[in-house]
Amino acid sequence: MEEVSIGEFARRSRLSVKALRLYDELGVLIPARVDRDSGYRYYDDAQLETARLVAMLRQLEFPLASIKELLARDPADAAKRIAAHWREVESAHDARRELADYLVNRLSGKRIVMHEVATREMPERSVLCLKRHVDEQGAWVLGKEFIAILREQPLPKMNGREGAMFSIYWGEVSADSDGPVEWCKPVPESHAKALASQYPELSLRTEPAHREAYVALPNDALPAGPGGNPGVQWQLASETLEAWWDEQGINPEELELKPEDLGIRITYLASEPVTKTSAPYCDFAVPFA
Amino acid sequence: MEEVSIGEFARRSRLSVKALRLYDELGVLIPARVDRDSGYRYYDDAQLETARLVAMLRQLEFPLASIKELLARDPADAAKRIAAHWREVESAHDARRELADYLVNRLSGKRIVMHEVATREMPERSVLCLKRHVDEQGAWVLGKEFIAILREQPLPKMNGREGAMFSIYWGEVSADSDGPVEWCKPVPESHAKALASQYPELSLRTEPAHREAYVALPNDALPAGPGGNPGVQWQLASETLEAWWDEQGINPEELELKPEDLGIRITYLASEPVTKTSAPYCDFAVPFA
DNA sequence: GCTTGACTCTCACCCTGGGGGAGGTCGCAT
DNA sequence: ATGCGACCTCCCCCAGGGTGAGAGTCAAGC
Repeated sequence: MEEVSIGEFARRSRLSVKALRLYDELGVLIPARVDRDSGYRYYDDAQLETARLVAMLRQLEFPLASIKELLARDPADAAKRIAAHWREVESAHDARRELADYLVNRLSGKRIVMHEVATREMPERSVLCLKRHVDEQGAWVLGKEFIAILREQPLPKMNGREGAMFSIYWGEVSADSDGPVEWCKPVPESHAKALASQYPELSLRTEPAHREAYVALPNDALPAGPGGNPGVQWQLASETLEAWWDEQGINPEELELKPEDLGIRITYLASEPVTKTSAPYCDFAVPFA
Repeated sequence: MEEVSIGEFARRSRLSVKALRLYDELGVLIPARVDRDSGYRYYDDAQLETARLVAMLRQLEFPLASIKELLARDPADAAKRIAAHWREVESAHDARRELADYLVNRLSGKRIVMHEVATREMPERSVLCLKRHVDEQGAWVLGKEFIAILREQPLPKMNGREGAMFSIYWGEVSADSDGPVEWCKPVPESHAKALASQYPELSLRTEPAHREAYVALPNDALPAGPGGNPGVQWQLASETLEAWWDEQGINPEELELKPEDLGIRITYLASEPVTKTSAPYCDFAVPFA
């Protein structure tokens, strides 16, 4: 049980003296003894292991507050936390990789071709809905919740696009700004009221008839689960549609119904929970009339 | 060519008003017009594309100064820069992934077993050396340089461990602290002087006889090239050796020759430039007598 | 016991990339 | 005239330190 000065401890732990003083102040790594008179910090040899752990966690970009909390837990629990954190980091990294690839391709002139824009007439439909203010991650959680609720009871079959589940982004939804997101499943009008009473969590409304422009999305454009984000494919889809408005001589701002008021719709042609590998088809649509 | 206010522009570009004002101040994205009287910023519609590019580059964690520089280049050039930056991010991410795996395993109790510690007697040898103060990345660059120099002329064959190229880390070498690093290639004493005159860049010295403790390193412990870092395997090797000192009842600090004074040696049993896939064997050794 | 030099202390300011709010202006609608 | 929303500048705040000033401390050598 040897006592070492802060400088010596800094060298052995590969942390800076400044960092050690900060960690003391924040209660992350408190010296074994602090001299009352001089204020000198003395560290115990046994604290080296902790210090090295802190250094590693900092390399993994854990905030100091989390590190403090981790050190208070037992190691197995801490390991779980770290693994969970790392999964989040990986998924964020994947999203950024996609963005980097997209940017490099676009700037070096290789325009990425997305599926063509087409329009379709959507008839008036009765839809069962779950709507909430959520952020980007919450949108996906909400979708899982919605699908879980729907699976409690069998629904009358409605195949094809008209019966496909979809979600509507009514406002700006990003990592730090909430917006209303609505998940919808069309049901035959004849069964609508009966079904609505079976699902107290869901509301029933009528989706008005409209025309919408859409592009097909590749499967990897789906959010990657909690921590995932729509990624660059949505950006690309928006750009594609904007270019199409221009080409068609349509100015979205002059329309009777602005796209902003109508919301972006993501349609999933699937009856099961949707994942990157299981989704047979999904598209990105904006109503415009 | 429509002029929009900062709030409108913020909404369209998905940047915050605060961020836009900052970008103006730093010269990253300057409004098309600033009203002299009111100080109001007005943005050109054509600036939207730039703004969205800035937003994406920020998502990739480019510093604003780099973004400013990138915007001044032509797109193809910018694309190259982004690709290069991204490769660095990927390699840093790989290193952190390794660290995360190691930490999770260690904390959940699964001790990773490294190859056993052994000792060997190293005889006195003549070595051709290249020594320089470098940081972590520089160490690897230096090694490539060393190998390039050696390949200019054929060397008398010396096979096995006694002839193997090795590097010595004479001091603390990390990403932000330089230390002297030396690359060495043993040569037969009979040829030493003749060879030394053929390689003016290299110096000739005698490596004293000593005993060293060593552990084999898996190939993926090698630095991953420029931007790579020794990673957690070196940490693990140090820990393994420390545990071994304890077990043997050897206190490194009591030794006549302290390991710190002798330097960590990495031996590469290869005659070609060493990469993760090409290295047949390498080990991590610390002299102790 | 005294000096010297290395070490340490606190305090205060710098960095990036913004967020939050105070207090003042500007233009428009009523 | 008055309210309101959007805008302005200015200042302080965050993490996670780095850097330096000015003062106090420790240990070794003489």
